[in-house]
Amino acid sequence: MAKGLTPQSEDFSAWYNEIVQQAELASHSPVRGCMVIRPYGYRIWELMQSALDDMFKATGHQNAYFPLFLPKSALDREAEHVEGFAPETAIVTHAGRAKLEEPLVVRPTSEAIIWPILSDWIHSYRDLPVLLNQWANVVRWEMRTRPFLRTTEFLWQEGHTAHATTEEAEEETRRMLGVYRTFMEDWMAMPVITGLKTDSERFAGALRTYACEGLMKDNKALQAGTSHHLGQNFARAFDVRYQTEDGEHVYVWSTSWGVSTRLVGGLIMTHGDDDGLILPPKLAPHEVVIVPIWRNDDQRATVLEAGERARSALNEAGVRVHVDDREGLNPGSKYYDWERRGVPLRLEIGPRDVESDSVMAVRRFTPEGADRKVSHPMAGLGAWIRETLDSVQDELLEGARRRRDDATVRGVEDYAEFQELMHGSGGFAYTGWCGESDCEQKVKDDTKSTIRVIPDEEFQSPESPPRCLCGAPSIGEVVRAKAY
RNA sequence: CGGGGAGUAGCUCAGUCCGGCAGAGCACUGGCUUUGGGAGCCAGGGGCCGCGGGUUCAAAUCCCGCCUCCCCGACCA
Repeated sequence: MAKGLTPQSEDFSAWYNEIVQQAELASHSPVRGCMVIRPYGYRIWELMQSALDDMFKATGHQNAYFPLFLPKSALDREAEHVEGFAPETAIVTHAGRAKLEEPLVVRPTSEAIIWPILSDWIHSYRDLPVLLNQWANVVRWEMRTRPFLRTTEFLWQEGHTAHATTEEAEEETRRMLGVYRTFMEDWMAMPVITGLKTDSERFAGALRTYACEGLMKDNKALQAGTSHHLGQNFARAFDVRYQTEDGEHVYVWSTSWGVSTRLVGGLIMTHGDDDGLILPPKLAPHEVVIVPIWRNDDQRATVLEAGERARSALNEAGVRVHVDDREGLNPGSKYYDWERRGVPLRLEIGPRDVESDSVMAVRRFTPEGADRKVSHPMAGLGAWIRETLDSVQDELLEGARRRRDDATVRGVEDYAEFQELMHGSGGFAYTGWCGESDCEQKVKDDTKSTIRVIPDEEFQSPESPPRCLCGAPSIGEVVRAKAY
């Protein structure tokens, strides 16, 4: 068991890599850019999946599964789509020793397999809307990879929907963006800015792309989820038409939206500190770990018995709890161990606690002014712990929001000031924009920062700068940052 | 895909320059003693030295090719 982590302030990337390894979230595989998601990391993903899946069901979606392989000709159907994805696709050319008649593309996303099939399912306005989701793996052969944040193969969900009108499709696109935002805030305790992507950052084949952008602890932005209004682009490419009440044949309007295992990386970099991972209770494999403390066999028996009572009280209160009764490790080692793994709350139960029929509760994350360590009677433990975990969940979001806001500068107009900001502390900078992609590109070349989003109304500043960084009149406010 | 660094036990690394028995700390197994913030002693187990080829009596060490990881750029969720 290794001891210290590299401090975030010294080398954030090293800190990130070490935490992934030491908290046993993932490890490398023999194939470039691919990772093994270890049980502890996978459990976090499962908790994410379960919350999201419930939300998708609650908004009327059904799960389905479409194949891993796309005929290459299908990917080629939508011009912009193929242009965007061709450079990063893996292609299967052989089956055993025999060369395939037509190469197969391993899906980088599933539009090209879903739409040909939906064109058979959709005939009438009565068939609409179609609201589908699938949980799947996809492959994108990226140049540079990092565990969770960008891997060659990753796990995600992709929603695919078909609608009769552009208004309905737009509404769906926005609805799912809102679902993502709710999930990120209420489950991950990760505040995000939502908004529209510029054309240069738009999904290949989409009319419009919306995104949720979080700000990590190193002040770089993370695109955490995207929702696309695909217009009729895929309907045209794959001839997906329905008959209206008037008997006309018209193309459907479609959407797609997705989040991936990248979220786990976002979770790590939103809350983690120099002692390790910090998990919000709602996504923690163990919300509570009980560490029994004893000096002799008599104490061992009574302490473990008390631990068992605490465990079953918490179970009944719906808390995910684990008793660390490993022999031969002293309590201090166990504390460090679970702190590194981000467990929100630790209960220490020793002879003194048994004596007073109480437990010692220690928080992993303590906001200013709160007590890190508190003794609580065994009576009423379940309800108190549930309450404490709920407030930890809220405090994490609050803390992350304050950090994000502290790293946000609004009303930046002066280009020199902006460059200084991006080369220095980083963070979100709200500026004007002239709307020109040449200007967007120049700022990117100069500063490595990009326009993250054209923010939704509630994230906009009271007053938007009248001028773009280039000096030209601004057509609206944008949020810029360096990004993952 | 370019530039730089690295790959030796599960982890962190020494050994490589100058070829000659495969090493340390932590982790792991067994025993005893410990246990309220990273325990101690004793005894053990664990290696295709990234992979393949070459040079040599002899290769972790020298040469060639490839793979993987990390950092920096161009591409992206």
